Amino acid sequence: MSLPHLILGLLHRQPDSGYDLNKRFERTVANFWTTDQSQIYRTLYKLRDKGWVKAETIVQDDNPNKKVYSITDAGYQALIEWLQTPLDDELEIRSAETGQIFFGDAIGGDKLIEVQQYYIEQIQQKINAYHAIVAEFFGEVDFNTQSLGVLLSHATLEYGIRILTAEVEWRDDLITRVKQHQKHNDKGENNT
Amino acid sequence: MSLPHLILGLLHRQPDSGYDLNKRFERTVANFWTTDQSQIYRTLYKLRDKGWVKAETIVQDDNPNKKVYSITDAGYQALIEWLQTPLDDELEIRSAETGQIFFGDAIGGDKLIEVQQYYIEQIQQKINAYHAIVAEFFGEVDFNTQSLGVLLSHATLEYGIRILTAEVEWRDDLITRVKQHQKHNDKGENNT
DNA sequence: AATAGCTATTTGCACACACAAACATATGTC
DNA sequence: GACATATGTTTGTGTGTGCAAATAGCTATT
Repeated sequence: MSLPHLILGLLHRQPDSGYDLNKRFERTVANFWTTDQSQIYRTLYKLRDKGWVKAETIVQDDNPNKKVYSITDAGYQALIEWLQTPLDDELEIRSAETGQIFFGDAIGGDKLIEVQQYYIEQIQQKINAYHAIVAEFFGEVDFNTQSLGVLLSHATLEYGIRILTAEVEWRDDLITRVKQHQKHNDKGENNT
Repeated sequence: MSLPHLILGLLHRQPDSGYDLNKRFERTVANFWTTDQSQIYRTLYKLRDKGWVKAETIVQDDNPNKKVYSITDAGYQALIEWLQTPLDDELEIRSAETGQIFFGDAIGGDKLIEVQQYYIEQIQQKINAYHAIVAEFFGEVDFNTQSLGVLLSHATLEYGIRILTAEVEWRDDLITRVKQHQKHNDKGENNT
């Protein structure tokens, strides 16, 4: 349950309505956390009940009225508390995809390689997308002249690139090893 | 919802009772997927309802009776189908820990480094644990003379090591960058 | 016979979450 | 007036899931 604190993080930077918060979430946090609009709203209610955010209704002429949420002192305390607390569950690897490999002998090497090549392509696209974002927003930046926040935003993108690159490399190696295994064991017979 | 297929994978290798399946799961699949005993049982019921596994009651003298589940033809089809289907959701990164960095400027560089160093220690321990398993089970193995399954079991452990190593390296770099950022911007003042 | 411990299965419960849909207000267009 | 579209909020609902506990049979120890 990290969503409450991720929302606090956004509201700490800037108050927002649920609607705008959702859009801001999609542009930033969505790079490392998934949610949907209904969860944003429901979490805002919880945060309000806890006294971590407060809402103010803004009357608008050109659009429907909205409730703008902003972080409270208690909310800020909760945020920095969370930021300083290691998340135990984050150390768990939860990857069904690994299971496809673990049990992959059931479909044989050729099929396995096929699936893995598809994954490699997909992951590579994600890496490229991250690279594009980095180039667009941080291309010419000298981080020493920027705030810590800018450096950290860049670092989280780098994180994605690093992890995904490691995934691709591992899969490449895996394919190589499976092929070598096949070469060694095939004396002409064909596996379906 | 990958648990059903992971259980199918285990039952494909060998029929088992829920109790023994759970223990086997903990020794193997738990390296990349978490669950608990109650989920194992509940999933077995679902699989039985779908006709993917069948149960046989075994009467025991020295222990309580048990129901041994084995995979059916339909279950086997479902398994190999799953193994050949790329999992879209697996491409999503879901890491609250990244959020702690993304919003980390709220606590300042020193605190951030502290938390990251803790993570590095924890991750390093996990890496060591994986290395120990690899050494114990695959230390002297020539994979060319082994089945594909053995190669793949080893590969999944390697996967964990690779990803976790990338995480450590990235965190090391991050700490270096934050320190450099501090050195550049500190003209003697102290941040709390 | 009381207790503890292992084998073995089942149920209760609360929570996070995803997906969808409903509802409401304003603008613009045909 | 009808319709689509953007802004904005709320609710319904099923499902996966984790944690805990209840139930039960068998063995072993004191």
